[in-house]
Amino acid sequence: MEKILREALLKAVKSQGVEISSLEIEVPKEEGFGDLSTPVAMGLAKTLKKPPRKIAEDIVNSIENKVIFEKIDIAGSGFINFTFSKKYLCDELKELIKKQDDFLTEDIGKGKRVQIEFVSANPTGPLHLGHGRGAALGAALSNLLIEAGYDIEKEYYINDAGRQVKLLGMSVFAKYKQLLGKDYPFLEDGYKGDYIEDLAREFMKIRGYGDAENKDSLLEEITDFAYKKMLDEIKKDLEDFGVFFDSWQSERELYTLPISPHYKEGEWGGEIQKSEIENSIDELKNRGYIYEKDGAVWFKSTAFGDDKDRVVIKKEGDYTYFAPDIAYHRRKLKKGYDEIIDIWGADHHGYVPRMQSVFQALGYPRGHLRVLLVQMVTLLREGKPVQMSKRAGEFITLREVIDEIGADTIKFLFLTRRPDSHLEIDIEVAKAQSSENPVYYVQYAHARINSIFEKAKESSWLMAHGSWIDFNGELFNDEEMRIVKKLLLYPMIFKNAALAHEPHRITFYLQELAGMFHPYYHKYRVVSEDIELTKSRLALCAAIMIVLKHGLKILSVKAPERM
RNA sequence: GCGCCUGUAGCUCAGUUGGAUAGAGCAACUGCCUUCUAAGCAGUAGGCCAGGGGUUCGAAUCCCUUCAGGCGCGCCA
Repeated sequence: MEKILREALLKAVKSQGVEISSLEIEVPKEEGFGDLSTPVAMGLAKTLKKPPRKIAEDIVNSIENKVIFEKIDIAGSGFINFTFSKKYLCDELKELIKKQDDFLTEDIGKGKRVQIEFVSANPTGPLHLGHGRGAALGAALSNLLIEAGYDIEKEYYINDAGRQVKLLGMSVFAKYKQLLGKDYPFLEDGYKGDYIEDLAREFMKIRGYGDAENKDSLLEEITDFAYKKMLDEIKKDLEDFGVFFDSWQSERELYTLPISPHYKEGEWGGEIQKSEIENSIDELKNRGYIYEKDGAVWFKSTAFGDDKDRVVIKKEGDYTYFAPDIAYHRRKLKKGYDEIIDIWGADHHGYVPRMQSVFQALGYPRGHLRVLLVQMVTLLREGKPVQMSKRAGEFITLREVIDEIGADTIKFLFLTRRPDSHLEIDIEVAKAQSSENPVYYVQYAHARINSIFEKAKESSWLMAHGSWIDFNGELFNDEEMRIVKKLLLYPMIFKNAALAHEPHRITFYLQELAGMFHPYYHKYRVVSEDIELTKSRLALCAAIMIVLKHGLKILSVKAPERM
């Protein structure tokens, strides 16, 4: 609906002798203003030096394919308002039902390869609700872009090499000793949650109670055990949350493996002798962005607008956290993606300029890396904020919330917000409202339609009267036509959501669509004695179902057949 | 002190990238189950879009500024 208008308008505007880079088409707030409208004439008033009304008239006159419109109005201020003909709309509805997903989506990705990295929480404790927000967004954005024709890879970066993992190991080690009755010192800045003790006990089961071996090898063993165990739990949590990854990239590999098994021989030239971190720093050095100062090695990120240059190798010779991260992102670049998307918690926003700088230093345009920041989730319990600290062991885990409220509800809740909005969730309220949560409203619409079709089958209506695809659209009343128009708007919503990388637009649309269906359902009966009428109403319901299903699939929320 | 994000109904949040008279869900109040599912429907009420300036045909949206909240400014990760 929007697409055909856009094409017609672009042609008409061009015939006026002007080139425009973008054409705004919007859904008017007032129904009286038609189905779609454009303010394009007002924007052209200056360049054409003619009054908007006159331009609008000229544009309207040069529109070729007028049969699809019932009328085209020019509003006083210069808006051009289009109202589509019933016949055209019903033909389109037929197409929607026939082509389904092909009708709803548009190939804007053209097979472009995009990698999306998200969650990437340290494997030093369970996922908390904040990670859930990143997970929900990453999954939905991936689905959205896949549907839009992009070739997507979802990756989780495992920080299994840094200080935090060591700290986890030491925390569990200390607990282990204490459980054995040793007077072992309490780790001041170590991890403190109950899960530390759980890990220690589990380790004890496997490893036994002896502690004769030397401390270093035991610590190493316990560290390995602990972070792998945590990683398994994280994977399980994500699975139960309904979020899946294509690839899990280990940070350790960047230190140890001279070359990743993912690449073909020869691709990395002479780099085989060194780790990827060394190679990355070498490359930056060759490009002139690495220097030494005060005994440390620096990356010249100020060359690309960062506040200050950043250390990559400390005076003592250790890498900073930044170094493997450079290597990691360089590896992404080597894989040849057309675009790289990172989803980070907003508390890392200060990190964005230096990562962008790396891309530029390596010769890529700034836009090649797109960092989406997900704002923090503030948790309230009985109106009071709950402090979230992984170290102190105080946090609401994703697991708890999945169990208490349900994965679909939480995902939907996250996806009804813009990622950059600060979000407050009161646990008590979320639980209490669970039965009146908007997610059920949308899912219920789907389930209801399903039961209509079951009813039709049950009363052998479908057997007796065959397919409803050749419905008579003339039988649609005004309310039904409003729904038809809403359905035909979905491709536009979808396209804009994909272009803006904003899945929440889908969520809002779905609520609006469900908000049209429920009243309709209440007011009219679909399956009746009137065969022709039943056919057209079944067709409408089928189309609603197709769209609801598609939208929910993008949000990775279930579309239940029964509730 | 500097930088980023946010400020819209009592609460939680949308607002189609600058468009027409400002939107939804909760919460509150009034009604509706013998029918394809009441996780639903019908109705009522709620606003100085934080404040002030500017840009233009037109601003919740863009720029400047003030205020309020959050986050970040390590040779930590």
